[in-house]
Amino acid sequence: MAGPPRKTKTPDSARAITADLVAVLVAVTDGQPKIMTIANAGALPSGPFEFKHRSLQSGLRAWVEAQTGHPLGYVEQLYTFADRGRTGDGPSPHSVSISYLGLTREDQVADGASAHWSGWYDYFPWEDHREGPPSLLAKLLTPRLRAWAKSAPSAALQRERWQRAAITFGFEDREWNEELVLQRYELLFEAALIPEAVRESGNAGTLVPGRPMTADHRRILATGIARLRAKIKYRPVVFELMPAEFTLLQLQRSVEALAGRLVHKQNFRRLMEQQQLVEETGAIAADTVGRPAKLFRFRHAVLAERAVAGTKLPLSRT
Amino acid sequence: MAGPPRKTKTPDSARAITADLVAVLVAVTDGQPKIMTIANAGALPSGPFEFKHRSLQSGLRAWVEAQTGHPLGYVEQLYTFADRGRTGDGPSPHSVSISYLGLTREDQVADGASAHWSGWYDYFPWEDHREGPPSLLAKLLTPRLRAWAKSAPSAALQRERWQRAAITFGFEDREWNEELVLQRYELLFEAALIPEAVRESGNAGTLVPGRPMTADHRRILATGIARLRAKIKYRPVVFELMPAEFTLLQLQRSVEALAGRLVHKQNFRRLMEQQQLVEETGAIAADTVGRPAKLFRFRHAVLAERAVAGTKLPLSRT
DNA sequence: ATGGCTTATACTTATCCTGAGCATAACCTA
DNA sequence: TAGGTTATGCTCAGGATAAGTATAAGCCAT
Repeated sequence: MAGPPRKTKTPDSARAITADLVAVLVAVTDGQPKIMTIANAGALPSGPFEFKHRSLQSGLRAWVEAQTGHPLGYVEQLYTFADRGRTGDGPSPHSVSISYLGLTREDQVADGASAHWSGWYDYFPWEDHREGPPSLLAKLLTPRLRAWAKSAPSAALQRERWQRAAITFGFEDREWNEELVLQRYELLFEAALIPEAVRESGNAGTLVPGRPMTADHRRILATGIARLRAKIKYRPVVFELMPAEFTLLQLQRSVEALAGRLVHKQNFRRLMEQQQLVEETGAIAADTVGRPAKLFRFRHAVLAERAVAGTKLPLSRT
Repeated sequence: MAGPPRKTKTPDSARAITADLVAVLVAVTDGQPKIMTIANAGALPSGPFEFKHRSLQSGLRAWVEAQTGHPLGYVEQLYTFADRGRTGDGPSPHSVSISYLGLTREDQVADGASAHWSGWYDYFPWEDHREGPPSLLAKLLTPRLRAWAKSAPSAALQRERWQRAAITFGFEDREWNEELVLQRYELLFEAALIPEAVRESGNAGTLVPGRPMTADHRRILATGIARLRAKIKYRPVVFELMPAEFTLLQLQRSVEALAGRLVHKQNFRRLMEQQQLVEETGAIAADTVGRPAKLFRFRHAVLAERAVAGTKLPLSRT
């Protein structure tokens, strides 16, 4: 973007680009968060954007529904990235990638194409704190990030690098903040600790575990995970990932799978009740260990009743 | 988007499009929220996207800084819209509009071009509730929305329309939710109560006050306002709109200008203190009515100290 | 200089929300 | 029937919030 605010008269052919849609499709199965992948789990589903549909959103929805054979519950736009020419394409047309987050259920996929579901923690092993901080954090990430910080040219820069690492990864008894998925990925990228970062330079030194993806798909995935982890806290979107009936523990496990950390059982249940997000179906879960649990369903009515907002300002009544 | 997930071999020329950047630039002056406009206050600043810069964001930043002559504090991407061909362009190239939200200060603008600052409530007069619900809500909007609801073909649809209106506009002693800016705009659009909606059909019946904009710029503006109103509640972004030193009341007035409603003075001040977002400069405000207030400055350190997140899950400590 | 106006700032109170833990219930299996 | 497992009810303390009262510190007109 440059030049005067009004449209310039540059011929359209000179500024022609292409647009791709990239989808982060999420499901939770057996307490594990999954994403839909192609290319042998090395890429997110993507395709050229076509102007057949009324909007980008409906275009994505149609495509996903054709793929999975069932209506896509929730879709939201994530981010638009600019790619400065593809690898090996030379100076050919540039492109933008418009990415989306979509929530589905795995069991309804009519897998015809090369699509698979992959666990999202395969790509971000340091993000799963459900059984405490993963050991690779202390064993690998901490020392390597410290080394990276130390390698900065000035003392001030060294401190700044280490502080950023400490904040995003929760070092030095800071709290782990599960929402900082993207910041953590970008820090590791900057520290050249992941394959995508050293792909061109070929400077593969000591890397960090975690499956890579083509282009910047892992960055897009990180964006999607971060968005979803933030969203489940103030919008009832988890239910898009649940079957029609579920127990409160199943619901809790799904939330924990997404957040990557455990929640307090009794308090979680109290929250669900007081927000009236669920209602009993009357049925009882069968074939379980321990005391059988009541089955619940999502109260779709809440979507119509309230416009669920979060006030954090001390608004006055007058 | 259609076809197989892998890239199709459609020649790039066949799917070439153009991309534009559109900016929602916000400032607050004298307690009034302003946006930068061009074309006699009828459009948001926009221009063709060029691939000179590393990212979309840096491209926008460079452009805005050239325009306003001062560094742009905060920038975030808003949304990417697809336009199905321009008005009068016929079947010529399609385009996408990538929109951004940016926060600045008005007084630093080196106005050379045709840019102006316009009050954002000129475009959305129903959004300003600082002096109570604006009278046009009860006088104009309510009856017209009711008429629109009544005009639905079936009784069920009528109920549904009215309920949506009631929720988004806070009718029937529902709470006013200042974050639903976009939903309200889209409802009015759907009800054909605003110029943009009847532009093509020419079916200009009873419209509603509020200055229109070209294309879907007012929709983009609504998106930006909604985003900002939500953001000020959990990220310290108001400070980007403030001078270096300010009184707590000035800060409060800015928040109120954005939120479109009043906040409780004493509680607001307590919030600021306990979150340690500001610190006293030692100086005292001069030339004021009433008791002089202490001057404060934003503690930039907080950005480095914490990663300000909001937990709303009952996380467990173990 | 004084009373009245305006804004700043301190303090109080009741209520609600949250984190955490204890206790009991209901099922299964050995 | 004891012991494991999950479900569910209840309590309790501390902190955050909403709302209001009270006092301080300037200015201005009289």
